[in-house]
Amino acid sequence: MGNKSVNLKALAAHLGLTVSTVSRALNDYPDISLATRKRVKAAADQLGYRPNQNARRLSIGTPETVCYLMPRQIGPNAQPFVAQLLAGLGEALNERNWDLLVSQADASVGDLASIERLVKSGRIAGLVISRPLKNDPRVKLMQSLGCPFVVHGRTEKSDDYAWYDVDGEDAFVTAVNHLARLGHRRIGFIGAPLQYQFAQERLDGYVRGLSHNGLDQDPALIQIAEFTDEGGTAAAGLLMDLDEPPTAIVCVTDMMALGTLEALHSRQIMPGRDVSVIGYDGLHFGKHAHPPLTTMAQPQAHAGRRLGDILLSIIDGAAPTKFQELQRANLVQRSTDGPVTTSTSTGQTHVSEREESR
Amino acid sequence: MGNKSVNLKALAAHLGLTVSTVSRALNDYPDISLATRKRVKAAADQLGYRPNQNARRLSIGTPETVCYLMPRQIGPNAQPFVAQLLAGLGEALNERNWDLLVSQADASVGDLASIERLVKSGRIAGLVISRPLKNDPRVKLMQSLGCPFVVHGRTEKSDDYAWYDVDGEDAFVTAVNHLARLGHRRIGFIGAPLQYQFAQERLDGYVRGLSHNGLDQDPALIQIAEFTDEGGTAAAGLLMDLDEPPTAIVCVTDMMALGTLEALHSRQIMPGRDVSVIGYDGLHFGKHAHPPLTTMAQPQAHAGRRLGDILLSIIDGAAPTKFQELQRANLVQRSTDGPVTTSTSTGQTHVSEREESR
DNA sequence: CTGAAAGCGCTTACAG
DNA sequence: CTGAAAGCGCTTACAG
Repeated sequence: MGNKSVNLKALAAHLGLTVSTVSRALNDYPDISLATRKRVKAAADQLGYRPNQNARRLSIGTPETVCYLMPRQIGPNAQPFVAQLLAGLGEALNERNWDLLVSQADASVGDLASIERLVKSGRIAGLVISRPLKNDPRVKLMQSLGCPFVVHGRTEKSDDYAWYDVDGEDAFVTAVNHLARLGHRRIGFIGAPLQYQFAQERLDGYVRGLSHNGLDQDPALIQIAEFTDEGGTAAAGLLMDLDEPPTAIVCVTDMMALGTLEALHSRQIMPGRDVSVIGYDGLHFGKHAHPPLTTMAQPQAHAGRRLGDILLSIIDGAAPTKFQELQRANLVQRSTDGPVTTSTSTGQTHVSEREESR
Repeated sequence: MGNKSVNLKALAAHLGLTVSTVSRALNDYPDISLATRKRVKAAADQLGYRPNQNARRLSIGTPETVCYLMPRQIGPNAQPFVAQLLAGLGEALNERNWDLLVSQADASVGDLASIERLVKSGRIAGLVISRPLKNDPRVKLMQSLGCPFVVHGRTEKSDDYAWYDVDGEDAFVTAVNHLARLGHRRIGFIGAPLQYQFAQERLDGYVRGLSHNGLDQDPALIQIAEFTDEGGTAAAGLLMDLDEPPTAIVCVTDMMALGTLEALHSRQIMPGRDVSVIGYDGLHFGKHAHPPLTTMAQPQAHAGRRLGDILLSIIDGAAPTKFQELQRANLVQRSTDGPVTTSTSTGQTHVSEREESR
């Protein structure tokens, strides 16, 4: 049945009414008699009428659509959050029957041009930006375009727009504190390129954590790499090849931490016993690492939902600066953190009790 | 600058032309003089004019939008593919300047009603359905609606629509063959609920693999559970608690396989030495499992791109049945497969050479 | 309580 | 080569 789906005109004709009346009946205008309202709705249901949204939105003057800007892909399966985030966003939007558009910068056009086109073409009422740079031109662009947006994360100067973020600096202070309490004094840092604000924040936290614990900061202990497992492996390799390698390593993401575990294993170093490793993200997969990865877990379950609600509020007219929400990450101790060992035995290792369990 | 973005009328006025002429100039109608075409485009660029897409699409009669139906969320980070898939889809759509909508069934409305509303409201020109059931009502619905769609996966009877899938049956024959060659004769199967077609296919492959290798089929060796790591752990527990436990286990997903590794570890059984485990998916994370997970890897990198291209072709008028593409998964040997061991020593285990490397 | 009309911002035959 | 007009399918003041 290739029904060219019924439109208002057809429905009105069917009812012997005018489109104007039918439209108002469907939209529950009180000036339409209850009787006809019912009759119209029944007929609409029966004929399977659905208002054409393009037409409706053109008429009411809002696209009723919000866009999520995909972070650039870095390696395979590098975006474990995206699905969950979209689910949360969609949940918020579903409540109003709004649509969720997903966009990635068209390679041939560029990030900014893509965004500008998107908003100028009237397709979206708001935008979610993720993984911002320290100084992210997308933020300024959106501001100059006067289009509502919310950032998942923050930029360096984050006082004049809406964002939802996890306190990475605090998290790394916590991680370093934890390691210091375990006796570690040489703690390495594996970071991501510092144009990303999250990378800078976490580095700041690391540095603050060191000084808070009276530990010297050794530039050699700071390694920056791409935030993939391979990046982590490479960085950890450099760290462990130092004359005085660290006894503990904090990593800016769980993926990098997994890569770090690789580097340690290939050197016959047992993570959590010989060298401690703490990641960041709280990826579910970390449970299955070898050994299970200790990590600073961010409360990601509700990020999408919250971002959606914030964005809708701003679209409704709320001041963006009302929405600057900082969550805390918390230490999830699995098995890659442990007390510092005095003997630097990097020889043949045995499986410890601990490692076997969980 | 809160420019109420310029529209055609404004642009036309600015140029001293009529909207009709300006529109045709922008769309490169040959009957407009090259000179004015240039002049119009220059002005459009300068004023930052972008045609309102809602209006344009209403006029040209197509939403120029395609929708990806999110699979229902199963546990945290359970959808590692989604991001990559969306990226591929977006790439295909970007080439035509089409939009990608993401939709999840509105809980309060239901899957089918959500879809029906979506297509009847003229918002989408095509749909991507993923993870279909054996007998998936969404397929029939889309057919009766006469709306182009492509399925990522297949249903039981898959001859009359377009799909892109990986041959799960073949993959499990391969996995069983591999294990049989290693000497295993009691091979367990950890599957997902059989209303999912992928679950049935992989079970079929397992059964075929057994008979192909002259192995008896023991119902006790088949365990069905939710396809999460916890599901895998539970199922593997049941398997290993059998009087005659299997010496090898194939799992319908990598997540279940990771859960299986947990179950083995908690019983002091070393995967790959005492009991072999083969997963399915080829998740990147499997490399970091303990030990690294052997798996049937599906070539997922281009799925999204391919699905997008197929869907666009169908929208362009191609016959859906022209697009029924079956890919092969291939065995990625990491460290959880190994020859069957005679001694069923489930006591204290040592780290084998193998397990330490990679 | 219902209808006739204008408008949202485009595109596209149809004239001239 | 350009303009005037109708139409895409809705919504919403404005009459009556």
